[in-house]
Amino acid sequence: MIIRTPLRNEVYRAILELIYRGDLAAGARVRDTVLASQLGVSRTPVREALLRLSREGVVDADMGRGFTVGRLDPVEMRETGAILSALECLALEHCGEIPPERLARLSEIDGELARTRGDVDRCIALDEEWHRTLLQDCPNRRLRDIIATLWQVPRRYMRAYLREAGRVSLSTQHHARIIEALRRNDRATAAERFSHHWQRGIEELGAWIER
Amino acid sequence: MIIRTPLRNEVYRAILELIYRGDLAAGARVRDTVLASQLGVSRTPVREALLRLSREGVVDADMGRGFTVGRLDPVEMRETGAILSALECLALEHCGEIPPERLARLSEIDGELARTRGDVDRCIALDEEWHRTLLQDCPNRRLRDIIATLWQVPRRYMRAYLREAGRVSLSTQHHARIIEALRRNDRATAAERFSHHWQRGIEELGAWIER
DNA sequence: AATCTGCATATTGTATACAGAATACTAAAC
DNA sequence: GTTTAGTATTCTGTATACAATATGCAGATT
Repeated sequence: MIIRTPLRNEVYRAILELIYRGDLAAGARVRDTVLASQLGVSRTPVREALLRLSREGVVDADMGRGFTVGRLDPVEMRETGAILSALECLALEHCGEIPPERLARLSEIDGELARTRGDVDRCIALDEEWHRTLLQDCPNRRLRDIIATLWQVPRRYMRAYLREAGRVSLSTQHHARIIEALRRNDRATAAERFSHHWQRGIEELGAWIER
Repeated sequence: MIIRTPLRNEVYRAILELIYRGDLAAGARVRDTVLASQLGVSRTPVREALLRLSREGVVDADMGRGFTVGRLDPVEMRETGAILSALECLALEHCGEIPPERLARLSEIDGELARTRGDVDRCIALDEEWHRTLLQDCPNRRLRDIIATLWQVPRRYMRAYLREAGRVSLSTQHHARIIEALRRNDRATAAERFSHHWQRGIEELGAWIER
């Protein structure tokens, strides 16, 4: 069974990549024509991808003025962070008991994260993989989907933060304590620590953005 | 200051209206060309609206096979309901103290809801307005936006339910008890009752869908 | 009769065209 | 020298065109 995938999806990923790499800086105007020729496709799939990104809060769309990359705004970060925190906690509740091999994998990722210094991209990828792995057993597909979508936002802030501030805390210790609670199947404590972990992260990023 | 609004937004609302009215039944294939000529616009804004609706879970998009109206699926309803419940509770927490005039307005809507029997559309509109009014003071704009988007899903189920089953419970009593707690500024109790209200509603709809 | 094959048609995904609005540019007026 | 009016250009939003794929049907085949 050969699967065909719409161009707009490829373009969507490509644009995100351009934003993460910094080729499209925050606040920069995005001209669909130049993107189209850069990517070797027509304007149509580019605009479809940009429209989706605008719904996801990565890009702003102003009528008659086209698209701009969203600026880094502490308010937006805190708002999205609060939502993601709540939703990931909800997902954790729905997970049921986390199987041991998953917990092992989480520790493994966490260890790798602790060892990885300097490589910002890898750090973020590992941190996200940790979260994804943790919530992998959540049966609520739509919840996982919304969480994945919302992650677009904090990812940009983390990238900027880690790049510029050089900090790579992202607290592997927090992760470890959450895993510890899950090992005892103490869901309430795990959820509480998870929520706390989010709050700390948001606060750290927020304080940095506000200089 | 005259505001221009993109055609895709008008088309978006128009398509939702067609779905709610039943002109586009669940599972029905949606041909962008016929919609375009019906609405008197070109395919482009129609497809943009359909793409958005597919991201919101109202419509399915299969590569090469175009769009179909999403079928009513109890799993999807429960999944979305669980998310909305959590997010609306979160929003309520962020609201701060609800001003008295808002509480008065909530009672007013609730009273009107109790009086309105038979008119399904009006019932749903009032129920939604009740929720919107309750969360109106939530300062997290993005949270309010996500909630509004997610509402697209249960709204369809409620419409089908009220239409077919004739029930118009939607529990104005629950509403009243939530308001009562808010009057005492007992946020914890209000949140708990709110969550309970959601669970009941989801359960009622879910049981009905499963026949 | 039921299933398969090839053709005609319809529909999709993407590309291009076009009209109007926004921006950039030029040059005159103060 | 700065501002401003007018024009040229660019760019956006929407419409249309096009190529490829999916759908439906008539006739052939078992």
